[in-house]
Amino acid sequence: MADDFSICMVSNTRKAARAITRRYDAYARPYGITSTQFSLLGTLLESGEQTVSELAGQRGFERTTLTRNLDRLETMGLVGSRPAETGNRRLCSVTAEGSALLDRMLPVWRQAQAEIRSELGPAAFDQTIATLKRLAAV
Amino acid sequence: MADDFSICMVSNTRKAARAITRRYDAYARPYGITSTQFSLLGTLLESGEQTVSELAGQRGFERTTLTRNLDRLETMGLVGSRPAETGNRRLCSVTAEGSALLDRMLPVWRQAQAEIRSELGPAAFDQTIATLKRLAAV
DNA sequence: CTTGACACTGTGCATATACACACTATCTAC
DNA sequence: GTAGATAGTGTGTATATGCACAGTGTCAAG
Repeated sequence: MADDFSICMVSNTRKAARAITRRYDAYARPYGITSTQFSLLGTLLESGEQTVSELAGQRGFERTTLTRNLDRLETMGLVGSRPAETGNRRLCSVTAEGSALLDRMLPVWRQAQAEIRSELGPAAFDQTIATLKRLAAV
Repeated sequence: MADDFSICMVSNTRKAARAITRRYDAYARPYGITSTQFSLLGTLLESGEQTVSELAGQRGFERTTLTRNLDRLETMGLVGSRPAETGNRRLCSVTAEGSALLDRMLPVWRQAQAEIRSELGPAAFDQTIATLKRLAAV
């Protein structure tokens, strides 16, 4: 056991995710949703109506994870879905209520982003986003 | 909604964590544990006997999350715990069985690390680890 | 010595995640 | 047209995560 777990990629990645998630969740909590739900809503609004599989591929979710995340958002009335005219596809989109919630939450999202940008420094912030995208793609 | 969620820090961090976790979990699965459990075992072995709170602080876990993670490892026989002589503390340590499992798993951990190092490039790998540590510390 | 402050711990509940498996719809080859 | 291939979907089960809340042990102030 002469190895150095301080450079373990999975351990460091998950630790960072826990820290960032706790922070964004605290911002989102007053609005009754989690940061995962918020970013999922935002993605879905930008992309427009999409199937579960399309969204899963785009966001790097396991498909069945997304099924249940979307179920919750649908129960909350923030997302709607309908069967496609053809095939066995479920088309999901943000409801008016979901869109309105996103609008209300934008200021705190911008503030959370700005705080971390300020703490890391603007260049390091952009560099970090790029690094995370590379990690998600390996 | 003119904002760009592609630079959302929490969304990118979690996406990266999902991708890396899936990969390390696949490596660890034949050994009957998850990558989270593996890195927790490794950390605990390196640090020696520790209380739940100490370990939580060191690894950036919410304390109650760690309580249950340690419970599972204890049920598996990989971790042991005992009450401290004084106070209401639970002292945890890796069992012989846990240490032996770590030894058996080290080659695949090194391979997983080496693969990502190769895909990112050695310099980018080190840079990424440093970036993740900064993220966990903000 | 008891009361209150403090530190450490665990539980109830909810969301997040993913693998294994099963179901449904379409289309193509025969 | 029927069988198999293919693509899309959902469910069972398990781990991971964290907040709100409650319990336990120690010690100092009175």
